[in-house]
Amino acid sequence: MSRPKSLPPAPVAPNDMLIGALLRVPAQAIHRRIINELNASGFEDLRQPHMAVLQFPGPDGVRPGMLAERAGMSKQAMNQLLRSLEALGYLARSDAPDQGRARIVDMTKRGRAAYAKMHDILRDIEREWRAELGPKEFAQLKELLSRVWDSPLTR
Amino acid sequence: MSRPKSLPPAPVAPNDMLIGALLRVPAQAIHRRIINELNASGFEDLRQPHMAVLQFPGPDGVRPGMLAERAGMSKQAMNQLLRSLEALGYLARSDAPDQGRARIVDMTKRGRAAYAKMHDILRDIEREWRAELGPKEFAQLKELLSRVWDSPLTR
DNA sequence: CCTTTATGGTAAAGTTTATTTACTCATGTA
DNA sequence: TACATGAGTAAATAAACTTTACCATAAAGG
Repeated sequence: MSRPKSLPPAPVAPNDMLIGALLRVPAQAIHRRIINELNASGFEDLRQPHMAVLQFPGPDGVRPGMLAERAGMSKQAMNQLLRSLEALGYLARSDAPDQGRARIVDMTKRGRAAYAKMHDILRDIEREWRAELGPKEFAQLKELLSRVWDSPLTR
Repeated sequence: MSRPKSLPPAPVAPNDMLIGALLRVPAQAIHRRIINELNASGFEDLRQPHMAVLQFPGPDGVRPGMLAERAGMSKQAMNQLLRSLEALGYLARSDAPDQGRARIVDMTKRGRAAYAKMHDILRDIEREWRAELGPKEFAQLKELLSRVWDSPLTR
């Protein structure tokens, strides 16, 4: 049995729902959709764990250790992801000659194509949300989430 | 090296941020915090995968297959989680004599205590967000997210 | 009544993913 | 020089998930 493409609705009244579930469920739905549509668009070999690397703001020009920190995983785990993505042709690791033993991640053409596709999918999703909520309300939602982002709440 | 307790801020201007990242980052921050505080409150043995079971609206009275579907994983994977949580004393699986071979998950006292603790943590988080955004704006945020939840967007 | 089909559940093996442990290389500094 | 530090990597181990396969109950069809 493989993973489903979508999740069943939770049988609850949304009144008593807390911010955790309210954020988690839509975020997961978006995450799934991105993977599914990437896989259906010529990027069949990308799996969930790879998303920790491709995620906004993307790995281009960033050092492995920083990527690990961003993703909340060990440098070793990130390194395995990077090796995998390198083998699949999405990126390359080159020496960053300026600083010690540091290396740097460069996306390949294919990597940038996948990243652009992700962007397109997210644009589609935003269009749908805007149509559902109304343009003003959707802008408000993004504004409020941006304020959360800027605040120390998310650290 | 073990997982960090918090993530570094992404070096970006939030203007060009898409809804994916705007939802993902706060949701992950909440998720991490819940695990960390649970671990620090006498529930040391709960790990990330277990959260797929404990997540709102909780497993009490639900059948394993339904939990698997909700979590977006195979019945077998869910069953391993349930076995683990059963061994740790958070729940029990009993026969549901009404329907076929169906079983049902019952939370133990300890399980309900963990679930209640999760709820408390989320209440704390909501309080902090309300203080940061303002009560009216926070209510607006939840209202907008509830509308997304109710819509077909998240399925 | 017997066979088939569908549903719900479980177990073991195998694969993937992540952590633990241990090491290299470059740089700074006492 | 000797020592410490930070960044990176690799191999071994452990954890988590999927694949494959199976059992048990109920419903339907002959």
